[in-house]
Order: sequence, then structure tokens, then C-alpha cells
Amino acid sequence: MFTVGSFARLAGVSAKVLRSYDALGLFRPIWVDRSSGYRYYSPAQLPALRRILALRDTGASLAEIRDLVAGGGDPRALLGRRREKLELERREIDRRLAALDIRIGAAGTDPLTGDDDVVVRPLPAEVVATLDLALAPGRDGEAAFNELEAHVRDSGRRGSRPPGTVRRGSDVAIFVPLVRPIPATDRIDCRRLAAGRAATMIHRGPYETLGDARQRLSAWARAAGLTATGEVRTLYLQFGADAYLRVPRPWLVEDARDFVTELQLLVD
Amino acid sequence: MFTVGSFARLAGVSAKVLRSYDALGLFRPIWVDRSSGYRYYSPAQLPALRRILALRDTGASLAEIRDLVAGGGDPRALLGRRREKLELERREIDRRLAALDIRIGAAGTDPLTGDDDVVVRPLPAEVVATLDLALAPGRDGEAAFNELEAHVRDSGRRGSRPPGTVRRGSDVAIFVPLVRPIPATDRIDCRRLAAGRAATMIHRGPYETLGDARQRLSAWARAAGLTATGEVRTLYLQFGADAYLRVPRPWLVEDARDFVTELQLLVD
DNA sequence: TTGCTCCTCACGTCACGTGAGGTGGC
DNA sequence: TTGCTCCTCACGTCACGTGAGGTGGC
Repeated sequence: MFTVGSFARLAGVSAKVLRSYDALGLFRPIWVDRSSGYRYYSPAQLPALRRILALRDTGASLAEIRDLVAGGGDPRALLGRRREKLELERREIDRRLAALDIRIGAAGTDPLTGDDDVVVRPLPAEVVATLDLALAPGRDGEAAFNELEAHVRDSGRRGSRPPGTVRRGSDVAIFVPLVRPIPATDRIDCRRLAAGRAATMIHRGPYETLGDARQRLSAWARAAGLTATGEVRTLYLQFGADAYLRVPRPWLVEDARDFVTELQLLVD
Repeated sequence: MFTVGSFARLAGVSAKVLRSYDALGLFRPIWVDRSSGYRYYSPAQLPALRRILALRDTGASLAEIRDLVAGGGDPRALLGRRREKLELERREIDRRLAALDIRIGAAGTDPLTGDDDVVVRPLPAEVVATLDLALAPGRDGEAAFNELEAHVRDSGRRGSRPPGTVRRGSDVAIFVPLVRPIPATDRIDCRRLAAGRAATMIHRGPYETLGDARQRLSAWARAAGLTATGEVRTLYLQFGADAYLRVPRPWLVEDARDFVTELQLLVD
């Protein structure tokens, strides 16, 4: 029989781990001295402890392992779950590595001052009014925005988030967020932009270089092993607009160099 | 200008994250109202926040990022460190996945009652007295152990850990742990077993099946993508021995079915 | 005035590591 | 008796999430 310390050395864990597992009811000493509280273990218990450590080694939580050891769980199901989780983690790490490679590989540029900081993040769903640019031929984007913002302003349901565009292939629609749905007209529609995950990039300055930025974002996502859904959203976070539209004030700037735009490349 | 909540939504993080980053000095609002304590942010700050989030996305700690942003660190060095760490994590995950596959793949057997629970763990260094079995031709292992244990007992320096064997190819030596080194004799040597990492497996019962178990452990390690160093240690955790040797009592059992043995396959 | 947001604590997460302060066993 | 180990708290780790209890702004 062994005390915690020597049994711990035998098993290759710390004494603290054995004490915790005892407290958790996960793995108990064969005998505990009533008066001193000393724990005593036998080598015959090693296979049982090994089972627990082997499961822990797969990344399972102690709670899961305890359920299993207590007979309350299906071992195959646990291992299956662990497998899925590990595969997910692996994909995440691969993505991060690819992203790092791109960053480091951008030779000559200081990796910290390069403007293309791509972040993959979940996008919340959003209710918006849209105007398909195909329905506004011959008019520039600004005129279309003026029309849409004016309409939404009149409905009194402008949400306090930034406007943008959604594109899918050659289809381009502009959108303005709403607090509640509004009725559609012949030109203006009401849609719900689905929630999703996107590789996102912030672009600064005038719009001439937006197309290039979109290309770089696509290239980044491809290199990072992400699958694009084909949808790209553009959010105008700081831009110029006619004041009479009563576009929420925070977004407005005078100088095109201060424009801030976010590109969102939807991925699976 | 935006309050925490709306700026957080814009950036795709929680308000709590912005407050923490403010407290850490990592990313601060452009303006804080003195009387209310309200934080205000501008979209022009988004690129800076994006840089931080992009670095966080590589798995860097907030402390590392703060040092960098404060100008105290080399970005290339940080990214290089992150890359190494991510690659290490990836290898670990691959190992765990391979281990899981072996476990799940052992069709027909309940993955929980299979006796081969392999755990990869670090091994501490150990000072031991050894007897090379090549020097004891014609004698069986038990006789050699008796000789070695008797010698060590007489030296008064028996460590309270289990005895075992070390093998490297066809070289086999038995060993007994010491509290302090002892002088070598013509047959008995004093060595230091190096610390290392090992795939370990507990074996239960008589020794006839130990060879098979060693094979299974090797197969496991190969499948898990581990590189064996060629050294294999065997620890006798519960075994039979003549009482007169005064081998530490806890290890002794009468019945061969109660023998407990650990196999340690050293890996890089 | 009613919601909504903001504020600052403070605790919970997870599986331990690392003391602090005190006791038991050879 | 001296070390060594054991005991039980209790706090720290990391980057937040989630209240609690109270206040500000339209």
C-alpha cells in the first residue's frame, strides 16, 4: 500500500490530482485512515487510474469521464464526440497556421503595420431594406443609397447600424438596417440577412481600392482553407452622406481618407 | 462616436471584451465621460482593434499583444513563436486522434474494458543499480533479481520505488532504484536512467503475455505517429519475491494473476 | 415615466499548481 | 528530535461570460 505521494509518482501524476479525483468521486483510495485522513492506494488500482488518464488524454472533461466510470454513459458515444471535437480543433489550428503563414510570408512588409488584418468571426442576422442595383440602371451607388436611406428615413424604422451592400456573383444590392420590417415597394424590398461566419477585413480610405481589397480577402480565405459561400457583404462604417438624409451621425466624415469600410466574405 | 455596446456590435466582440481591453491598456476608447464613466469609440479605431483581434486569433496571449502594441516586442518573433506553438498543438491533436482511432477501431471490444490503456507521459530520471543479463548467462530473471536486490539491500540504499528492466534491442539489464549511488562491482553497475517521455501501458497478470503486450504498445506508438527511441523499460509494480530480500512490502502479492507491470516505450 | 444602456464589482469557468499553516509517522 | 510527508483550505491561472445592484440618457 502506498500513500498519495508515492502512488502519484508511480502513476506519473501529482498528489494533488489524486486528491482532486478522490474529492470528485472519480478515483478513490482503497483505504483512508480515519484519524489522520491519510489516503492509501494499491498498485492493483493502477489499471483503473490508467483508464481515466487515457480518457483524459483524449481531451475528455473529468465530468464526462466520471459519468462514464460511474456507468452512466456510452463509451463509444464519448469517444465519437471527442473525435469530432478534436477534428474541429485541428481544422481551427490549420486555419490559424495558414493565416500566420500569409502574415509572415508577406515579405518586406512589417506584419504589424500591414493593413490587411483578417479576422474570422460570426455575423449576427440582420433585418434590412434592400435595393437591387439592377433595378437602378444608370444611377451611381450614391444616388441609390440616397433613395434607399430617404425611403427608410420616411418609414421611421432606421436601425442604428451601418448600411452596406450584399453581392453574390454579379448581383449587387444595397441595404440599410431596420428596427422592424417595412412593407416592400416595387423597387425596395425587405430582407433578413442570414447569420453566418465570415472572414472580415477593415478597409481604410477612398473606394477606388475596395475591389483590390476584396481580391486580397478572397485570396486569404482560400489560402486559409476556408470555403467561401459566394456571398460578400460590404459595410460602410465611416463615409460621406448628405446630411438631410438624417443618416445616423456617427458614421459621417468629410474626408475620403477617413472612410472606413468592412468587407465580409461569408464562409461555411 | 459609439458607446461600448454599439461599437462592440460593430467590431464583432462583446462589450465586456472592450471594457477589459480598456482596463488592460490594450485598446482604449477615444473619449471617456468624466462624470458618467461612459466610454466612447470611433470607427476610425477599428483597424487598431482589428490588429489586436487578428493577433489574438493566432492564439497569442493578451499580455504578448499588449507588449507588442506598446512597442516593446518584435512582431516577427511573436509570430514565429506562435507558429511553433501552433505546430506543436497540431502534433498533439494528431497524436490524440490517432490514439482515439486505435481505441475505436478495436472492433468488438468494449473500448472501456480493453486492458490496453496507453498514456503518454514524462518519466522522471532515476538512479539505479543494474545487472546486465548478458553477465548472468544460464540464470533466469528471478535469480538475477535476487542477486541484485540482495546486493542493494546490503548497501542499505534501496530506494522505495519498483524494480524493473531496461532493454535496448537485445540488450537487457535489470535494475533496482537507489536513494544514493553505490560503488560498482564486476557484475553490478550504478546508472542514471535518463528522464524522458514514454508511451506507457499497464499489464495485469502473469508474465507469459508481456511480450505480446510490448508488441501492442509498439504498434500503438507507431500508429499514433510517435518515434520510439528504441529503449523500453518494464516496471514490476506488484510481483512475487522471496521475503528474505526485504523488498519493500507494498509490491508483494502471492497470486500471479495479481501481478501488475508497467511497460514504458521511450519516445522522442 | 419607461425601457434600454451604461457603470463597477464579483463570481464562475476548467483542471489543476502552488503556497500557508498545521499535523502524523519513522 | 529532525526531516519528510501528509492533511485541508485558499488563491492564482486565462480570457472572458454572466449576473447583481445601481445609475444615466432619450
